[in-house]
Amino acid sequence: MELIINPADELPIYRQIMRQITEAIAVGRLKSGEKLKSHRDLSEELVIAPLTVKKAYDELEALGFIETQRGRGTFVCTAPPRLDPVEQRDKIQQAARSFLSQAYLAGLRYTEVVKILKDADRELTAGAPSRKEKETA
Amino acid sequence: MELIINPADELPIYRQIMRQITEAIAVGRLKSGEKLKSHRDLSEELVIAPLTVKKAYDELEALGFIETQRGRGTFVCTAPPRLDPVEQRDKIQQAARSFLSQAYLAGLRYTEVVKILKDADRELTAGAPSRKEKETA
Amino acid sequence: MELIINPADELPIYRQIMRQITEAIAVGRLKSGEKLKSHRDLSEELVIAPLTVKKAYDELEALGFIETQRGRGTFVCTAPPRLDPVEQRDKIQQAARSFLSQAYLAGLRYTEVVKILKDADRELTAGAPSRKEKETA
Amino acid sequence: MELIINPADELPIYRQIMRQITEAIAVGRLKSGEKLKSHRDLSEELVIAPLTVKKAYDELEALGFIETQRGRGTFVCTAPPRLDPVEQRDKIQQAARSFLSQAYLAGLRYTEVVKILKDADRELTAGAPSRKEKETA
DNA sequence: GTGGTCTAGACCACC
DNA sequence: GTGGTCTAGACCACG
Repeated sequence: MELIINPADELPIYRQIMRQITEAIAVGRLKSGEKLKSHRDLSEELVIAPLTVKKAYDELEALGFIETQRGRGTFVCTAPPRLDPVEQRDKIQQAARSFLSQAYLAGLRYTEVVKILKDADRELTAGAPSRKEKETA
Repeated sequence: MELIINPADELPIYRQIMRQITEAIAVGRLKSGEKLKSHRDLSEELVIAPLTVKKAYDELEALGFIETQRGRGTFVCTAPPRLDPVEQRDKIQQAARSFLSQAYLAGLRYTEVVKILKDADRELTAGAPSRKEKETA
Repeated sequence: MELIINPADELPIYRQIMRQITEAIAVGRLKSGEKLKSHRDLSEELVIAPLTVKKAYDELEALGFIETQRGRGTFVCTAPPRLDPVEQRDKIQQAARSFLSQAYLAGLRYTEVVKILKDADRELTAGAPSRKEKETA
Repeated sequence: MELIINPADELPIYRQIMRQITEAIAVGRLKSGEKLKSHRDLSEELVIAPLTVKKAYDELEALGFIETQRGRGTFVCTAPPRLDPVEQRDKIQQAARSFLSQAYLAGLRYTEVVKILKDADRELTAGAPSRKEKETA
């Protein structure tokens, strides 16, 4: 699990960490129960302050993605968190609009966008355990 | 050109303005050469400080989306900014991966994501020149 | 005497006009006693407000570059204005620093800058009546 | 890095700051990666509003000269912005013509202009890495 | 009326 | 301590 952080990015560093970990979980690159690096090791590896990594872990734990076991380490939760479905839906729709607009600004047409999305799906799912269909609940 | 701002949103107000304007340009709802509201008028309309709107306009100008003519107003640029096509493509692909991951985290399947994207396209394209008729629902 | 104005330029339009006229005088492209276009004609030609051209002419007259003769028109003065030599010198030196810095930022070296300056001199002086050496006074 | 601002100058304060910083970068007095003063400290030092300094920093960042890292500070970029070389050349040549015209208006001759340019170079290069020794006079 | 600049504060998030 | 955002004014220059 390699992370890439960019100190100049407008997204805070702890958010960059959170995003990459949740994406890895979403896609199956990080599996349920898998152990994460300690926040101290990770901070050394990324050359950032330990508190910054800890903040990311704390927030991820508060959101239900990971859990810490005193003395043993930090692990990916078995049960992925379920947020408010309505709110969730709104955020996804907004993300879709943003993504589309960005693509349109680049001069792409709708069919091309779909193609890119399909490629991204293939790339993300590659190497990951074949996802099981989940209820949209 | 109606804007909606949400002071509670984590996205800064001036960014919300920028996003909506660039999306409107991307989609053709704002046409080349079209005049924007003065930053004072818009600030009154949105009930926010004039400087906040001005900051949005300033950044959009720095990015090449709009241009101002002292004493006359602010206008949509005729030549939208063009980045390096390769770099452009990379950013879009990265955005696609982020979008997909977010959707998967919410428990959606690929086919559902495509459906959401199609809806977003319809919504964005509504009101734009070459639009397909649909109820604004 | 063709003028080029750019409404999007950060330099005010009336200043753009002033600059081009004074440069033309400096270089001999506009000769002493020569008649300028009326401010109304020029404003039509440039597609700008007559008041804007008039402001440029007024300022140029106040500075001593041109003079208007009621009912006859506007003419280039025979005696070029002499500003405070010290202040003048300071401004030139500041302009030299700015020009040099700009060139250095572009990656040029000093000798290349001098070469460009020589070319510019040739280009400016070409077609103009050979300038007579003036006392620096 | 000492800055001098003149509130009476027609050039806005934030532009004066920008000019001096870009000149320092151009000439090597500010090196890649070097940390700038915080905009608050600098504003105190210059006895101006913090927002004024911040505006200068923001514009310099938009132009690619410096970059900020939240919580850490503002730094000179390692890769200075590179424009289209041809376009670049055009701008420099135009600047050369402007500079020359201004000097000629002041009654200077070409050889005098070159002398002033040489002095400006010495002054700019003073304090920079590969400088030639001279009295700061 | 339009944008351009500046002030003197304030609160928040990040490291 | 650092930058990020926002406010509510003010004065000026331009067209």
